[in-house]
Amino acid sequence: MMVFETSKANAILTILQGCNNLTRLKKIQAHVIVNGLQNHPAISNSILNFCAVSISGSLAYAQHLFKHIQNPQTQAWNSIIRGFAQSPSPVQAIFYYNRMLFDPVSGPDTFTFSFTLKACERIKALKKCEEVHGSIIRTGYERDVVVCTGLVRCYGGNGCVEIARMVFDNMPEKDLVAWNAMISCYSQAGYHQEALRIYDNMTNENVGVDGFTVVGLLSSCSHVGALNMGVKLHRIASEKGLLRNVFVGNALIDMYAKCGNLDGALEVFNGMPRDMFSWNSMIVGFGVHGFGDEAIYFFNQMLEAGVRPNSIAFLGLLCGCSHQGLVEEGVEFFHQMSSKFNVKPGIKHFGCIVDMYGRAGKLEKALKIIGDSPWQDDPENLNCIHGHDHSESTAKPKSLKQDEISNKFSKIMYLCFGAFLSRSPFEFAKLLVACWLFKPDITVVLG
DNA sequence: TTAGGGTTAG
Repeated sequence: MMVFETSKANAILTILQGCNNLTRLKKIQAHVIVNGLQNHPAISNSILNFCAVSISGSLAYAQHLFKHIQNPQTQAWNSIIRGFAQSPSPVQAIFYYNRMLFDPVSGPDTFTFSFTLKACERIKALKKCEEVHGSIIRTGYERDVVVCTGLVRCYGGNGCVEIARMVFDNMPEKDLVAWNAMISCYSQAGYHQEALRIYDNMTNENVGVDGFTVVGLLSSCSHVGALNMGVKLHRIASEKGLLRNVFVGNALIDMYAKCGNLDGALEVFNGMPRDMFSWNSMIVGFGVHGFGDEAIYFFNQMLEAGVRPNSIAFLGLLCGCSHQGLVEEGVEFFHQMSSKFNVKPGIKHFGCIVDMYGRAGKLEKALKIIGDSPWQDDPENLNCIHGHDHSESTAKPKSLKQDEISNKFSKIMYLCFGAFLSRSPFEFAKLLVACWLFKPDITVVLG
């Protein structure tokens, strides 16, 4: 067994705790080597952990250090797994976990499982999650509240809501974080009633409520239009002093806006610190309710506050312009998106403009926008225009020919709808005939 | 002795 000089080791550990950059760390490391402490477990772990986890560290350097550790202990494995789990390439964390399983000396512990599950959650590795779950049961860690919360999140994030619930139900003790994980699992999977029901269970169990609980529940309220519950959560947030929490504030704005209570949204907005989400929620909230002028007002205020607009801000803005009939303004913003703000218009932005022209009775222009869009031949185009984005759907596509036909048919139908809205009987009649004849090239009809 | 959680998209 190696004997280290305790006073020197402690002194170096203290210095390491205060270290905040890689250059300084390398200097300390030289000092460690001079004093023969490079194999001191706490010191080598501390150095490795800093490189792997700290923002000012370096995962590449951590990998280099790890390679030179002769018999890495569990803590060293954990550092490298944790570092990769939170890095842009979480899959590397899984590689290290797999390698660790062949280590005859250092086995996984609660920390290993926790970090590995995080990586599985981030890369949506359901199979690996199930495998890790098996190891958790075999090694007797299935009673650990943090590990189980990781499992709930990982299964939930992979769409296995029922398994997540099973893990949750089998937890011997559930703390507030575990309950919150179950709420957000339901909420993100679209099981909003179940998410709201969890709140009743929490009340019975007396686990309390924090900002995470409120945000998860409010998100579900927004989706199902549960204004009463939203107002109740607003009161709870106020009682708990959570109204200056920007996440809570944003979730409240969104809830009030989605439930149609724009005054409520404005009141929350006026009393909180703001970020990009807050501005976007106001712009989208007013925009979708047809208040184009207000959407433009908040957009300009956002620019004045120095917040850069993203694609969602423009979506709300264009939607507001479309619903209020602000055609010139809408077109101007649509052009400014890329020319002034460097935001590439997506399929939904094109859909807004088509909708705007359609409502204004400018059907040729609407058709031209479809023709000029990068998705003119994309079967998903019309889905977007009708407000359903299936771009991430995993459903099998129909045959191309069938898509092509239904796409063009839908285009005509859509324009028909626009003509109907704009009370242009002639256009409407012309397009109805087109539908009836089912001409594939509708430009002939309109030209 | 190194852990787990949150919001916006017609």
